[in-house]
Amino acid sequence: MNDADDSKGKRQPTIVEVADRAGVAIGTVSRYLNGQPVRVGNRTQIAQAIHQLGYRRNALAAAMKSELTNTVGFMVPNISEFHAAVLEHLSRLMRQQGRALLTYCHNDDSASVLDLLDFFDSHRVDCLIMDGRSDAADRIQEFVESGTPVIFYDNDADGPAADRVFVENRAASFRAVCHLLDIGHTKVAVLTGDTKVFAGRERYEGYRQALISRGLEINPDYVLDSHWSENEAYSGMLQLLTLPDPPTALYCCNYNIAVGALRRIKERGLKVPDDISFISFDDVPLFRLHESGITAIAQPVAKIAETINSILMTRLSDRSDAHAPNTITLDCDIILRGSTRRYSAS
Amino acid sequence: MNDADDSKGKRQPTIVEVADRAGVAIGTVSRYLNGQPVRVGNRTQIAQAIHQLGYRRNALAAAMKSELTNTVGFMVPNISEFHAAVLEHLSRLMRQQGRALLTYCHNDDSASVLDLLDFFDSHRVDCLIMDGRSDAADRIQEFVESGTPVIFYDNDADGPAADRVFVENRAASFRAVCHLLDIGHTKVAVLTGDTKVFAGRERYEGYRQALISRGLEINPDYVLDSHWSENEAYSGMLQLLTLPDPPTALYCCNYNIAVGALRRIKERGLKVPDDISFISFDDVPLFRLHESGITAIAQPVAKIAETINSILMTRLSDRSDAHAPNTITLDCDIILRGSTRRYSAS
DNA sequence: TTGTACGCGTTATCAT
DNA sequence: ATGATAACGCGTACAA
Repeated sequence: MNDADDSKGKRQPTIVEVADRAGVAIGTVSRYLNGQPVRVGNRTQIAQAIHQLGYRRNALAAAMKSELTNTVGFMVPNISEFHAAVLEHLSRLMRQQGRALLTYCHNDDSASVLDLLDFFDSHRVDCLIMDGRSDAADRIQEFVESGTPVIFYDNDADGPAADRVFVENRAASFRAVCHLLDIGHTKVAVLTGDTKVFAGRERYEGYRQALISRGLEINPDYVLDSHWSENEAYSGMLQLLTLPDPPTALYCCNYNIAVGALRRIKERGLKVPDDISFISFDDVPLFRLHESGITAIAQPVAKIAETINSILMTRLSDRSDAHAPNTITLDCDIILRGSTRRYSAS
Repeated sequence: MNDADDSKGKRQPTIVEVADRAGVAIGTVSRYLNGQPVRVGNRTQIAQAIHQLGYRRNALAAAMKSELTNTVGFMVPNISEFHAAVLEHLSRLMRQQGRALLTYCHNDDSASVLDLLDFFDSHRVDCLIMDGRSDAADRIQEFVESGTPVIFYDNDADGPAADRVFVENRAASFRAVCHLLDIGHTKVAVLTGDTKVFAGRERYEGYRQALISRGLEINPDYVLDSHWSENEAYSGMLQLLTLPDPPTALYCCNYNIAVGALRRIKERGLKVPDDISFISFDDVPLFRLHESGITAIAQPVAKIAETINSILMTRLSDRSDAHAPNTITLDCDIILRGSTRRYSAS
């Protein structure tokens, strides 16, 4: 009761108090804060006042005035190795530019996606970064139309006039499967991601084209949609292994699927690559160590984040220029390890 | 020039426009938005106006008035499997309660930590969630004193009056190492995390006490500080293996360290558990599949996130009650797999 | 260059 | 229950 702070949390000092203490007008302080010229005498007075008061600009109040809030919405289906890595890079880039990054995951639940869009809208984000998805296309398009740039990555979806940053899903898959064919396999199976969405479809297409380019037929028994799910891959793998004529090589369309497949392979007492050759999309540190190493397709996560950031900066710097959306496709590396083995028909 | 929107991004409708269209005062709309009683006739008018205009409340403007911004700062050293999992849970909990989660990682860089604290301060976060660290103790204490609750997790640090959510680092390590001793090992090495910080120290202490409880001496050759680093663990492992009397069992104090150690083990052509028994802190999906499986200590990530959230809600709901900080310590599971093997001295 | 005064979109306090 | 109006903290014309 004897102190100045009435409430528990003592109020933070405002620009007015800084101005008072420095003996200048608030306008002067504001211009000081924004790096505009201020008489050198006042400069030091203000700096001192800010320091003594522990003043820190209220970003919310500032955002209300200027057109930009310096806030970015980031939405991912989950925080897997891949999205986590993108987030790590992105968060660094955003911080360096003084932008707030609002991060959430929607677990592929449409209601959550819509909730989040409302939420981001409420917070007046300057930009929206997310995996492309069709279950909220109209709502996303509203963002674009109201001047909030949207950037899709990882997965595409028709509709919104968003910028897009992807990897060469199809070409990388093509190269990976060609490698299996090159070393003598003809019975190559694939556990695909959800083929109803872009990334899943493209990765499967790479597989298909590889086989076709070698004059091989697609055997439907060898193509199983495991919807990016570890458990479905685990079941699917059982189907593959109990086929009358089981495959000698397997291509897994992401990390989850690879884990499910490996679980089953191990459970059945089979060996990679002796009993089956194995390639996975997505690379993780342990793949290097797994038995003789798992050959994998590595996505350029750092470059993905940088590309997203650079698009964001372009869109935000010249907002009048509503040029058509870009689609940028980045290259992947195929890391050759010991999970594939030459196959000679006996 | 022929349209209403002068700028590119058309301004979002405000509460004033909603009030106009509904034919009521803004106060009424505000109370409608906040769930306070409104005459049923106006209710529908307002609902309709909001719908037609596509109005969405400006969270920033609202935050400027009310004491709370409904914004939470979240800071982690990196987005490893562990922190990613916590983030995934936390982001869901925050969203359900309409809170914005500002996520960043500081990469253990003190300057970044201070930057981020300023940043969060600027954004007037209601609460700060981070790994405990001593390199910004004074600054963190300022948050607490100005009424912003701070919650430490994963790692502790002296100083700030923050709430704390940890796992039983020491006890879990103790149990893990006891397991190694129980199955006959006496030459048990440890690759520790940074023993200058709480988590690293505690995990080492568990190791130490386990040995002491069995009347064994601590062999300094068997204790290497790898500072949570994969590469240091990789080097350290070489030291251990080239010792005149190398250890027969190894305890790794986190996932990174385990990866580094496994790299070296593999490179030297050794086998787990035949040549060396192996236990790691932190569990990841691939540990289950790695050869005969890696025995690991699993942190209760979901419970960690829930506990953090519940503390946050308590602190925020009754802000007047500045009761002393809590420290909550959660149990870990030890997942027994095939990476440990009975040792009989020959 | 500096000071004044207004507006940003809300919420809260009054009367009514 | 409702309407008018004063804040909240900052940026920015505009006038000095």
